[in-house]
Amino acid sequence: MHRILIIEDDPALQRGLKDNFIDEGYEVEAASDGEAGLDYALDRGADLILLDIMLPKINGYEICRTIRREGYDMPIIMLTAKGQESDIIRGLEMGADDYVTKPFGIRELIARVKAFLRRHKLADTEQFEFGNCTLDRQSCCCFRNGEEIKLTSKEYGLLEYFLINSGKALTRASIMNHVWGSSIMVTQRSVDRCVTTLRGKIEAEPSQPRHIKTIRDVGYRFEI
Amino acid sequence: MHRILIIEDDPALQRGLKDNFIDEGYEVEAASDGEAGLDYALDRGADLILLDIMLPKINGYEICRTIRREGYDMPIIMLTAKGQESDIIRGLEMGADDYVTKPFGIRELIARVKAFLRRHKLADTEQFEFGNCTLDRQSCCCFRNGEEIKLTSKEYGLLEYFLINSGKALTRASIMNHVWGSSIMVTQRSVDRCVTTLRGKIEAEPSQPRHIKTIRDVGYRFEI
DNA sequence: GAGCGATGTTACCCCTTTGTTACCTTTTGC
DNA sequence: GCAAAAGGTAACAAAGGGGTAACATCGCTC
Repeated sequence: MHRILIIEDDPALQRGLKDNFIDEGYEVEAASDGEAGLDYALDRGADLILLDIMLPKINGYEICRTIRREGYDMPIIMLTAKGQESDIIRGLEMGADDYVTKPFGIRELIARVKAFLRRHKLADTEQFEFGNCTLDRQSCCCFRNGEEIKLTSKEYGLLEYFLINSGKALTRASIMNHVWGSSIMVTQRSVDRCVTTLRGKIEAEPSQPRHIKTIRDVGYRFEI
Repeated sequence: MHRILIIEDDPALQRGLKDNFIDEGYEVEAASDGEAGLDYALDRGADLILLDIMLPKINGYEICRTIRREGYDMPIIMLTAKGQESDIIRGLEMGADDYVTKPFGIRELIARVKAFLRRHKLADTEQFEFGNCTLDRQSCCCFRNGEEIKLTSKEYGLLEYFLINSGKALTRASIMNHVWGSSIMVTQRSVDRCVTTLRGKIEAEPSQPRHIKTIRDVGYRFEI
């Protein structure tokens, strides 16, 4: 049973969200201002947070940043009033995972929440297998035909992100955000470079990669 | 072409809504009581539903709940008589996506409908099918009879735009704006050229295209 | 503080993509 | 039936995306 925390000050909206997610079988907690919401999150955690930006006492950005700074990594979906680019970017910078602009469809929101929880669960998987390789997340080791391949920490993070999102087209920006962290700015070419070295270690023929495919003008896609 | 179902018992209002949405280019069906409306929705579906709450035979809440229980996820916008908090909450609880309180501006309602349809389509459609081809938007891949067709990024963008707007006549100008971006200036012949190469990849007989039809003096139309 | 490994940046090169031009075919208007 | 315009498409040219080697920098260990 997943626990969802809703931080939203509009009573009608809060109520509607709460009821809908309870109907979907989730355990739901709700807070009506930033302070209460942040306290709850830091105190008892949650599996996912729905976070309004405009909130009394502490705004959504601040909450998001604080939660991340304290080391929590649950998915955070921001509820923004308008599709204002700058709001969205700022939210993502602060560590939010997704945003939904009001008015939004409750079905759409539920679908996104499900997707995040599914993926986050996948993020708990202990071992991934692909080709003749294994990634063991307990020991942070990668094996190929039973022999260990030495990966640097960035290579490991990149491979892990690829495996969690295998089959999906991933932009360099999203790779950067998830592997390098949204606060750190690196060139997109750094991603390329890291991909090259990773290919050199896990691909049989790095020049004709079987797993890490390039999608021109987009980024990369990992195929198991 | 989107199909909108209007369930509203006030004849004048129903008529007004119907005319307005037809003018906007939608296909519109209307029902005057809850039973007829629900039957229609479950029987033939719709892309979006405008739903009055106070209705003869079956009320709006009940309709909404039944539609969701049957697994339909089209956007439902409730038309509530007053901005009564409790009505709104109840509507959202039952799975409505948005509500508009009477009296409302028709422009505002049309805008919301458009926003919902756009987002619903974009957010929900992960896969498009046409002929014996599939476009998978998660992986940015196109398949034909299960085999991958390699599309360049422009071809992919063009095909995606065609699919989102299938059945509509699209001018070269609008194709350019959406696929190339409004900032970049290219010759209209570039669109033609891209269409040709795309036809070569997805059409069985590129010289007698089944999907990408030319409309002389206008542009192109995609037929699924 | 020297040495070393990891990682970011830059630069260079290759190759695909893509815009343009030109020529040909088809359609349209007279 | 002919001229003019629209669209198909082959050919060429130019741009630029991405692989990757080389270099710079940072942080750690001894």
